[in-house]
Amino acid sequence: MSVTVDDELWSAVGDPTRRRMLDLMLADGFGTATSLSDRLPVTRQAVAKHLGVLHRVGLVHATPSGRERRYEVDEEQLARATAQLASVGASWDARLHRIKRIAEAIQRDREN
Amino acid sequence: MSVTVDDELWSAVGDPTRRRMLDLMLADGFGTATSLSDRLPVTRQAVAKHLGVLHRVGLVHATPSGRERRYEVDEEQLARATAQLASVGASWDARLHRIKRIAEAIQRDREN
DNA sequence: GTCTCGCGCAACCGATGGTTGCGTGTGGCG
DNA sequence: CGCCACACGCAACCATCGGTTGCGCGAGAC
Repeated sequence: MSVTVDDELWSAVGDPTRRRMLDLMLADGFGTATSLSDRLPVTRQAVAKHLGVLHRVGLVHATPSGRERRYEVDEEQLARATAQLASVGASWDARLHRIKRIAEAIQRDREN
Repeated sequence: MSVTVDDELWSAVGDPTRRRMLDLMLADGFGTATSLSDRLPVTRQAVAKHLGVLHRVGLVHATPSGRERRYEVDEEQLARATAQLASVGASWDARLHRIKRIAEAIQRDREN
């Protein structure tokens, strides 16, 4: 119970745009504000703000390279985030054993 | 990739207060706006709004009982939510195999 | 029959995700 | 060498959202 989740980390990962940014950075290895905004339906400035919060919670770290700032995912911190996701899911599973089977069925279902 | 996550469901579960409300309702079987607000650091109206969004995405359903409205968790819908959490975590894990080991270590670590 | 409890509606406030607009420095290149 | 363009940061502004206070109302308890 009480789940003891780091709300900051969770809410950082909670935003759909930030999740897609993390996806892109993981796929490409790194990302800049403009490169990410090219592949997202938001402006560079919006991406820059998101990079700011991701950086503040430590999910990414930046390295200036020439006139651009390259951001890449901090693997360990992301691992902590995924651990928290799993933890919350597990806590709910524990409460309702029935859920577990349904969740697994859905999981298997949407496995691509 | 592209994760195809239902952003509405995710963001419904993304709010810390709503997560605690789900916890409480799971623990007690049901909850009303006032009963939940008694055990949370927010007002009844805030809780009522949250119950509204949870109801809108189908995570809870309400049954009027006398002068109070009892809300209880829709197990199947919550199972879908947890499945999505697991799905996103899995997608990130898949990208960085290194993460998996670290995540498991943390998971084991905070197992209570 | 009245009083109280639980609820819904409305106005308001601060934070946040998003936008546009502008100024600036660095790098490529004629 | 000098200039242009690109990537960035800063600032103002807007809508939405989580939260609050304040109100009125209807159903239950006494």
